[in-house]
Amino acid sequence: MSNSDANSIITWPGLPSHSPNTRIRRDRSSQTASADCYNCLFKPHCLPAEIDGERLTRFARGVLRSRRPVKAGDVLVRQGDAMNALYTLRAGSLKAVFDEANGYERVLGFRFPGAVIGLAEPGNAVWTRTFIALEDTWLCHIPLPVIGDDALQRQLIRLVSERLRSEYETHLMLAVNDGSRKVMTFIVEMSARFAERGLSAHRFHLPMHYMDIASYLGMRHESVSRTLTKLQDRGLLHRKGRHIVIPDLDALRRFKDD
Amino acid sequence: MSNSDANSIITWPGLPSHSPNTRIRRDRSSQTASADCYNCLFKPHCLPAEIDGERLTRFARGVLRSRRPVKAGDVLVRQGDAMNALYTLRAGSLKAVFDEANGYERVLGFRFPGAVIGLAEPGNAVWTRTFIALEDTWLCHIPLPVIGDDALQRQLIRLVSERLRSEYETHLMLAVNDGSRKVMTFIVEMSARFAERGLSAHRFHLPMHYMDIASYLGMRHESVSRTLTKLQDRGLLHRKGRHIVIPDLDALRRFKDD
DNA sequence: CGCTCCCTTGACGACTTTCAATGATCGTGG
DNA sequence: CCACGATCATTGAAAGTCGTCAAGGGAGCG
Repeated sequence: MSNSDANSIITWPGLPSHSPNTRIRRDRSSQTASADCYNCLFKPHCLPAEIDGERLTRFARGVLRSRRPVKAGDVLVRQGDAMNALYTLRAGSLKAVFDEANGYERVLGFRFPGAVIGLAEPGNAVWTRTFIALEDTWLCHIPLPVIGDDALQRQLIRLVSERLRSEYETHLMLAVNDGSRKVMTFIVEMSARFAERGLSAHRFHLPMHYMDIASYLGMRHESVSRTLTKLQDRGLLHRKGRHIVIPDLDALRRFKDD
Repeated sequence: MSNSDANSIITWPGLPSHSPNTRIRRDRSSQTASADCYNCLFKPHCLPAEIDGERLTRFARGVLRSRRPVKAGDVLVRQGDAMNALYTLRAGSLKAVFDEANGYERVLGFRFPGAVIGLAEPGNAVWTRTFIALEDTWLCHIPLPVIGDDALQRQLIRLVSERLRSEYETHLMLAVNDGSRKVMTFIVEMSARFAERGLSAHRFHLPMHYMDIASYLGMRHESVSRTLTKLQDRGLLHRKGRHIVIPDLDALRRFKDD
């Protein structure tokens, strides 16, 4: 199932946004790839910031060895797989899910360009969650030996701590236990993530299904839909399916924390 | 308000459990303290595992400089305070809370002996949460400069990642959105934490108030109470206030995941 | 063009919250 | 050591919310 979208907005600025049905091109000149990847790694949330000279070269070589393309709906890594690399997300988006014993999956988070995939795993030989592409997605591959670098260690601590803080934010959201507040928080959060990446905070397309949002928020997809309808009735947003338009972001924020 | 309990079970094995109304004694011989603290640091979840020789000495000196005693109900660090140390919890217990703008607090987690306090903060100059003692509590103090050590960096990554994984577990629990399941998961989790520390998994005293549990789980304290009553009626546990007895832990686990 | 998957909406039932009042426990001060 | 007060825990009844089940509509893919 490839449901990549014409208006796909989850694309790293500076990279061409891929049109519908466009498959990932494996061969770009390594020169360009190098520049792009280097660039990507210095964006917020990206890996090395205090790296220099020979270290950088070594790091970049490792990273560039393979950029994995993943099609919409495909699995990047599966829970339980042996872990031997981290990834940085260059373009596209992923969901992190926990595969439960009963066969259902529970969505634990969403990742956008610039995110590092695998931050919960250090010290673990095995992936603890499954990562699935929400749309056609490009990643950089960071072999674990490269991570041994001391300068990277420092960077890694910062990244993992940052992720941990954002998980506490998620806890705050989930513990509110009020459907409309959870949904509003989610929408505001998505808006912020898009804005961080140079996209519109007021007008975007959610790359994930309502079922995924519902799973993430601990609700049913019907409730998510109903809640969004209610918000639309109050004029706080407009929507058509996963296309969201927020006329007044501050109003939405105020209403959320009312 | 000092509500330390005669049957206080949240005490590091090998340390004398303090009797009711016992205040923390500041002066134990530093020799003993050294041995204890050294010991503490090598327990699971504790800081350095790959440290040796001169490094250890330097580290231990830093850690031992001040062991902060905190009385039940007192604040260890407040959200927004400048951060210049981590702590390891030696005896007692803490709650991590987020102070909301409206004056309410939301409980984000509980910490028991062996835990490192401040894992979400690296890269942040400021504490992002408030830590409050649930009972009279002893801590080791780890100045940030000590953390600069490369061997410790590695250890720190492992610890933060571990905490991150446990936060994902929390997400799974919260997203279930079924009161009794949340409470059961919480009880089983507490049981496991006590067992890890050499205490009974079947019979324990919860150090936190029902209001704290409710805040943590995103429920009302009345609902927590009612749910526990229901579990008691089904014979899955006995309780009197915060004293919990679990006759058949496996039965409780099975029922939780039914 | 038809299928499948996803989103939307309705109605009913179960559960949680809310509001309120009582009972228990702990800490304090006499 | 006892008694009092404050905080915390328990229980009841009513109201609101969300989950469940069901059916219809829409968009994309083969």
